[in-house]
Amino acid sequence: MIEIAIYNDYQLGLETLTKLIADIPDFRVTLSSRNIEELTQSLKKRKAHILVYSLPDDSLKNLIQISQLKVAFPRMSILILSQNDGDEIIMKAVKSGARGFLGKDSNTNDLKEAILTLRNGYEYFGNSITKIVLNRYITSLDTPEQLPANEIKQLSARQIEILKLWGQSLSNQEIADKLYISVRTVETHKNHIMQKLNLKSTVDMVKFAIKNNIIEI
Amino acid sequence: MIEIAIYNDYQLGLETLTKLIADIPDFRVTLSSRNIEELTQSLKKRKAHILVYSLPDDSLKNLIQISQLKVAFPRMSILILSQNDGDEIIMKAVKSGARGFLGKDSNTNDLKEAILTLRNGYEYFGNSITKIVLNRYITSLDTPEQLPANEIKQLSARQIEILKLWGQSLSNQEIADKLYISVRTVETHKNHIMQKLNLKSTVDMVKFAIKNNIIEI
DNA sequence: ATCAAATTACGTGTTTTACGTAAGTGAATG
DNA sequence: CATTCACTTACGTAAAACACGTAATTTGAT
Repeated sequence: MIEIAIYNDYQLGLETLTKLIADIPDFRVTLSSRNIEELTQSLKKRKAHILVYSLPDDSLKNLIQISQLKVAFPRMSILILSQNDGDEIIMKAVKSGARGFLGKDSNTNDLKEAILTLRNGYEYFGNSITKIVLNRYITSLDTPEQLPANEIKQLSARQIEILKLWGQSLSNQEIADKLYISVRTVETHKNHIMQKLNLKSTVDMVKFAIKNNIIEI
Repeated sequence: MIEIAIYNDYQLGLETLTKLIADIPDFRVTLSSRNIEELTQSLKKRKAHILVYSLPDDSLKNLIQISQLKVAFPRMSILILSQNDGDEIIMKAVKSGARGFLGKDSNTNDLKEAILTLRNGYEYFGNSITKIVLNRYITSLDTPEQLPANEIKQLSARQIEILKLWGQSLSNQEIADKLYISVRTVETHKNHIMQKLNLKSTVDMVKFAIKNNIIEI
């Protein structure tokens, strides 16, 4: 049984999508929401395996939300549905951490397949899309940066929380007080973050946090 | 006597502009260059009161250069000449630290007046432009951030140098070794930066450096 | 039920930051 | 020419943060 959360800011779209997915065997819709705040809160209580996220036509700021969801719920895969499937939007979706993308020509069967693919730990970007992603990815490899078999590891919610507070210029002591934990624990969290991400200095940690929309510049 | 440096990447433009300004009484052109690197080096040896900077039509990265010149030579006022005088470009020029702007309709008299105005410590943005700047400025005031009569102070070249190295994740000791100074001095420089800019934490210092193109994210 | 990761926390030694003080240099100004 | 002001250099002392190791408990996933 695959547990699925659905986001769509358009009520009718949300309803039809929910019904569609709920009717597929082995798929269970555990959450459907039109509101990101609500979605986030509910996800904290009940995790989902997959988030199906309908991208409104306009929006770019939604991709920031996706980044944030991605860091908050690292084990959840995000599948984006979008009417607009231009190169730009797909690349941005990939960058913000989506693991799948379904363009305007996708059908129900594609949706089902995408969810299953994500559930098995793979990415899903429709056939025509794959080559775009691949091309750009290969291009990006030309840049001679060392990435020594080093996957981008994900932070835990708590780690992100600490990073966020620290990024707002709070001292370790202030963070500790706010979260009712020891200063030593705050330090430990920060140490873990640095180890996990293989960062050399706190400066790098700030940069990481900015790049990943964890703190505001 | 006002000492003026001129930048224009177009040779013919540089020559005519230089000649024009040099012919104005009390104005002395001490430097004219088509190359930013050369300009920066020469300015280190001989400071100018005013830099007249001709903005190429296309360029946005030039505005980054202006930011950098501004921090490197805080006492020098930068006057921008630009064929393109849309809202966008003006606002960016202001943000990058230019103290004056002359659009496509300006004449020689305006140029002279602008230079004199800057020399007296004021800003010069042609009449039609002033209201744009003002409007946006007022809008920005709506954001309830505390700015307690606190002007944005400029860093010295040395301070920027330290900030830049530190922003590349070097430790104080490494910076000290690189610059052949004591660790204590590096610390002092950083303290001065924090005091001058009224920053609460090193996190803020990183943010400042990023915002001002001193370090790369 | 079991195994991995997350959260909590301490010990110890080094580095950085906070804040004050201070000498020497150079540019600006009256 | 004297004065003033910012800049660069540097030290002293105490507090805070960081590096690195260890470890008990809890939570999650399979």
